[in-house]
Amino acid sequence: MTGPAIQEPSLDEQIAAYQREYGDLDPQVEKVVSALGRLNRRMNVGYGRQLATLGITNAEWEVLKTLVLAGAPYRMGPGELAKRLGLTPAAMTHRIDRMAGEGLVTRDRDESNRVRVIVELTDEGRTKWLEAMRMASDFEGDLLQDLSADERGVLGELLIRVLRRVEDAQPDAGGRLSDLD
Amino acid sequence: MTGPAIQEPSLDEQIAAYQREYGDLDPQVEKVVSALGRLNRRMNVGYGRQLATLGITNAEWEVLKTLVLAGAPYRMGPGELAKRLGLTPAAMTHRIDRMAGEGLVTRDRDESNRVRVIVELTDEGRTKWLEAMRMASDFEGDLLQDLSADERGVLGELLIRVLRRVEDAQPDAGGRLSDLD
DNA sequence: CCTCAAGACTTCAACAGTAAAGTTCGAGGC
DNA sequence: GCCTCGAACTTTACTGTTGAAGTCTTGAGG
Repeated sequence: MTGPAIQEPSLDEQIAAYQREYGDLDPQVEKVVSALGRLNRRMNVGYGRQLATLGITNAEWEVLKTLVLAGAPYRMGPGELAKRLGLTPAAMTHRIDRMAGEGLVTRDRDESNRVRVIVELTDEGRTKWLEAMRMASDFEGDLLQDLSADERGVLGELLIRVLRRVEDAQPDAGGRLSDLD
Repeated sequence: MTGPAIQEPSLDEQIAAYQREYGDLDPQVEKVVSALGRLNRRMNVGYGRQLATLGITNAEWEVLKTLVLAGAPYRMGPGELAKRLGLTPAAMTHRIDRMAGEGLVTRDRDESNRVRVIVELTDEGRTKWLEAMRMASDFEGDLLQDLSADERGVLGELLIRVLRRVEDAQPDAGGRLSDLD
C-alpha cells in the first residue's frame, strides 16, 4: 500500500523551469494551480495512510461517505452511487462486491421492484465511517493549523469562488475520476 | 474518454449533511477541504477534455511535462521519471511503450552504460507539450478570471502555507498517485 | 395476455496500475 | 579473470476500472 517516495523539484524551481521553457507563463496563476495540485495529492496520501490503519481504502471510504450523506437508513442503489462517485456501474458492482464481502454494506434486491438493488450500510460500515471521519477531521484541522480563523475563511471563500466558475463552465462534470489522476 | 455525468449535492448541502451526521465537524475547515477536493476534480476534468482534443491523455501529459522540466535535451531514465510521477517502474515501462508507439518519445539503451535506458522527447512530443501548455494556460487563466490580482496572490500564498505544512509532515510523499482517487 | 422497449444492474474482454520475481549489465573482491 | 552483488529496467500475476454486450424485470401497447 505504501509506495516509493515521490521526488519532485520544489514549487519555486518548477515554476522557474516552466518560465524558462514557456515564456508566456503567468507565474501567479501557475503558483495557484501548482499548489492546488500538489496540496490535493498530499492530502490524498494523508487520507490513504490514515484509512489504511482502519483497514479500508480511499475508494471504500468514498462509498461510506456517500451512503452516510444520504442520511438514515443509509441506502442507495448501485447506479446512484456510481453517478455520485463518477464511476461506471460496472466498477460499482465490483466495489460493492468487495465491501459486502468485508461486511461494510449489504446488497439486496428491492422486493418492491426487483430490477433495483439496494446497498445499505451495515453497523460495521457506519462505525468505520465514524472512525474514519474522526481521523479525517483531526488531519484536516492539523492541515490548517498555521492559518488563523480569518485566513481559513478567506481561503474557503476564494476557493468557492473559483469552484463556482468551473462548475458553471462544466455543469455536469462529465468524465470520470480516472480522468483525474 | 468522456464519461457519465457526476451528480453530487451542492457544497452547502453536503456540509449541512455532514453536520447533521457528525456534530463535531468544523464547517470552516470542511468548507476549505471540500472545495479543494471538488476544485481539483473539476480542473482535472477540464485538463482531460482539452488534452483529448490533442489526442493525448492526462497520463501522457504528465510525462511530457516532466521531460520538458528537465530542460534540453529533454532526456531522462524511466526510473527517474517514475520517481517524479510517483509511479512504479513497471507502470513507467508500459507508459513509455505506448508513448514511444505514438511517437511522442524515443526509448534507447544508453550506450555508455547498457543497464540504463534513455527516454527522450521527440519533436512531435515537444510540439504536443507546447500545444497542451497553451491550452492549459488559457484554461487556468480563465479559471481565475473572477479573482483580482491581489486575490490571486492571497490565494497562492495561503495554499503554499498549507502545502508547506503537509510537506513537512510528509517529507517523502510516500504512496503513489493511485492512492489518490 | 403477449410482446417488446427501456431501465438497472451484471458479465466480459481489454487496459493501466502494483508488487514481486526475473533479467541484464557493471563494478568489486578474491 | 571469474564470481557475486547491486542497480536499472522488464516480465508476470493480480487488482480495479472502462466500454460494450448480456440478463432480468417492469410497464406500455396491441
